This record gives sequence, structure tokens and C-alpha cells, in this order.
Amino acid sequence: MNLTPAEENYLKGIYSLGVSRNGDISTNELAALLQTKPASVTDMLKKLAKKGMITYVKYQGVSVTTAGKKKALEITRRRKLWEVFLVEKLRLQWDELTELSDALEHVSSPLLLQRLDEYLGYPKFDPFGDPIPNEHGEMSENPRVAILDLSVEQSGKIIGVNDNSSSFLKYLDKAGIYIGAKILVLDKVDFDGSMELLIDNKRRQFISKEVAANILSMVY
Amino acid sequence: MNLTPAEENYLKGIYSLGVSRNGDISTNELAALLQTKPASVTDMLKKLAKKGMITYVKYQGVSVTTAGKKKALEITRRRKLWEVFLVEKLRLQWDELTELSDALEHVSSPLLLQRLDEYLGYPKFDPFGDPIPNEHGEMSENPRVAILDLSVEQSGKIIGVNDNSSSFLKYLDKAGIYIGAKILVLDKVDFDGSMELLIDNKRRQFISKEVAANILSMVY
DNA sequence: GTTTATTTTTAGGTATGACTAAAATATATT
DNA sequence: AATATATTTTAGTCATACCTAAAAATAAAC
Repeated sequence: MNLTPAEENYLKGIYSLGVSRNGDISTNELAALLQTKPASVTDMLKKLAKKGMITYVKYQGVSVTTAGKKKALEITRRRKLWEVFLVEKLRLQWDELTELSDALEHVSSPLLLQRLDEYLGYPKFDPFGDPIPNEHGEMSENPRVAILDLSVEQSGKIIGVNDNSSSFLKYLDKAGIYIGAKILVLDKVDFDGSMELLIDNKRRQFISKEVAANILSMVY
Repeated sequence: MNLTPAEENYLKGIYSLGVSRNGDISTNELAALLQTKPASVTDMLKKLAKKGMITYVKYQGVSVTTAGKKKALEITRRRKLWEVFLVEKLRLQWDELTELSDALEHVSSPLLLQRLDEYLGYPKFDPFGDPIPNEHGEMSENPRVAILDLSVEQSGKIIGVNDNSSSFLKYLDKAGIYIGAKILVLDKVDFDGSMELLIDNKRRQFISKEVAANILSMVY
């Protein structure tokens, strides 16, 4: 069953709200997430239910079906592969991705997706450190750790962030912290929890406890 | 002035019909080109005229304004850069491009475009051998020659086609003829005008006069 | 220079995806 | 349990972009 770009956006939203949750998703939640009005959400839920992507009972909330989950993972895969392309190949920065990947995630064909995946070297994680579903919707475990939890002398590779607000991402760019950067913990300051990092064996950078808690890394 | 994807498609169509022509473009022509109905064309012409992209007088045909030409060249630039990406980086074939570039040509930001251009090595021609406008809308001269006009022993590089119908492109793929291929004219048969080529110093291939007239090359 | 044929436009309708305002249902409060 | 509040749905609009069928304008034929 084929979905329009708008339908894809709703499905993706429903799925993403559903993963971190047991119960059903409410109309208001979805409206807030998708920056639209509850009435528009209701309209769309009917369409998605008719296409078999979600289970929807009036006034009772909504959840994705097996088919819907599969589709949502496919859309997510498309988006994340394009994001890897934008960052790794075109060297765009984290805060420049959203608008473009919103558009690109709806562009695909099976062949394009396969070739893009191959071209990018079958990446397992997106630029934010989140796992990319493979063709079968399976995802790798992500052994990421907040760098706050690293010890002095430990080194790692930045693979993501917890907070992807524009202001935080801009701060990171300014501080020389980017996806793929190698870091070494030079020091941890006891009284305020701040840390001193060595980035790419070159740049020394102090970061606060709060920042350290929001940057994720793979430990070597 | 910003255009919707549909408006961009119409503008591109009007512009492309206009370049090889002195007079104005007719509604029927545009409808045929865009696979739509004349009534839909009329609707859209009003919108484009209101946005200052075209000069439109009822019943009198249509032509692009200076602003419209600039916009059309920008859209063309986006499309062609994406096409180069699809062919050079993802190794898609000519007949697989149209659908994807129809979608991709509407995806862009100034930064994306600049990075894509840089990443592709500032290409001057698209996979069909047509020139790519630069940021200022300027295009290189294309010194292409039908391989029918090459002499025996002359060699060149395939840079485009005159006929980009799906059936022709599929024939070329089957014959091992693709963009970027090196060719050497081994023989020209007098009585039917057919040619024998050596492709990439490896494959020998006979092609008819008609085919040779529709393949364009750069002469070394 | 009429008449005929073609082209183009208008008028009115459809589907998508959004909206507001009002009604229906569900949840909280007392 | 009855009322008040919050949520969700319906009903009715609007804009985009398409369509068909009919009317208007232009071009061609005689």
C-alpha cells in the first residue's frame, strides 16, 4: 500500500511516539509533534486506518499495525541514509539536516536505496548515533555512553546526542564537537562535574556537566 | 518569489520549450509535454503570471520573463546536479533517472546545492551531455558530435544522446554503451552507414546508422 | 467574408490536506 | 453521581492541482 508524503509523516510520528511507550498515542500528542491541529490528525488517522497502517478506534487512541511498523521503519531507513549522505559526503552540519531530510526521506526507489546504502558503506548508525534499520527492519544495538560517564584517560568516538535542539547543535559546532570526532578525557573537575576533552588529538575543550550528559560516544 | 513543485514543473516546461523557438508557447504544447490537460495548463499559467515568472496574454501564448528564466535555470541546475550524483556516484542508469530526478529537483537549499556541486567536482554537463547552468545561470558550450560523424580510427567519450526515450536508453544499456564510455571507431560500413565500435578498449559492438546519429560524443 | 474546425478559456467538480467552530465523548472534580 | 473540564470528532471552509464539459476566441477552409 502506497502512502502520500503527508501520510508517511503521520505514520512516522505515530511510530516514533509508540516505541517508547506501552499504551496508545493521543490525538493531541500527535498534533503537537507534527505541528498541526487535532482535527487534521483525526482526518489523517482515518486514512491511515483505511490503508491498514494503524489500529484506530474513535476516542481511544491509535497504534501501528505490523504493516505500519514495517512501513515506518522503511521511511526511517530512507531518512537516515540520506542524513548519513548529507553529513559524511556533503559535510553538512547537524543543525542543517532537518529541513533537507524532511524532504529527502520521501524520495526513494528500491534501487536508489540499495545503491545509496552500498555507496555509504552500509552504515549502521545515523549522524545522531541512532540505529538505521536494515532492509528487513532490523537495527543494531547501539552501545553508546554519555561522555559524562567516561573516566579520565578514556577515549571514544562521538556518535550522537541526546538533545538535538538547534541551539545545542550550534554550540557543539562552535566547540569543535562533531559526529565522528575522537575524544580523550583529559580531566574531570570534581566540584562542578565539568570535563576537559582533547578533540581529534588537537583541540582542548572544557564542557559543562550538562553538556557532557548530552553527548554520546562509543568507547574504544 | 517561491514556487510550489507543480509550478516549478510548469515553468521548467515553458522555458525548455522556449529556448529552441522564437515565438510563444501554446497551451496544447505544454499540456502534451507535461502530460496534463489544457484546462489545467491555463489554471497554472495564471498563477505563474501573477508570480511574475511568465508573460501571459489570454489566447496569445506564453513566454518566460527574466525572473522566470533565472528560476528555470536554477531548477534545471538542481535537477542536473542530482542527475550527475545518481549516475556518477550511485551508478544508476539513464533510464532509471527520470522518476528520481523529478523528485530530487525540488529538494534543495543554497548550501546543499553548493556542497553537492563541490562534491561532484563542479560538473559542466549532465549525464545526457547537456550543459549544467552555474550559479549565475551561465552554461558551457558543448562541443558534442554525433558519433555518426566520427571517422574510422577516431576516438571519443560518450557524453549524451539525442533521443532519450526509454526504449532507446534500454537498448544502449544492453549494447554496453553508457555515459562516460570511451569509444574508438573501428569501421564504417559504406552501404548501410552502420559502424563498428570498440567500447572501453574491450567490447566490440555494431550499431546502425540511426543509432549512431543519436549518440553524442566529445572528440579527443 | 462566412462558415467550420481547432485551440483556449471558463465554469463547475473532485481529492488531498490543512483549518475553525461546534458537537460529542471521555476524564476530573466535587 | 452530577457537573465541570479537557479531549476528540464532526461539519463545514479553504487552497492547490487536477479533471470534464461547455463556451469563447482564434485560425483555417471554402
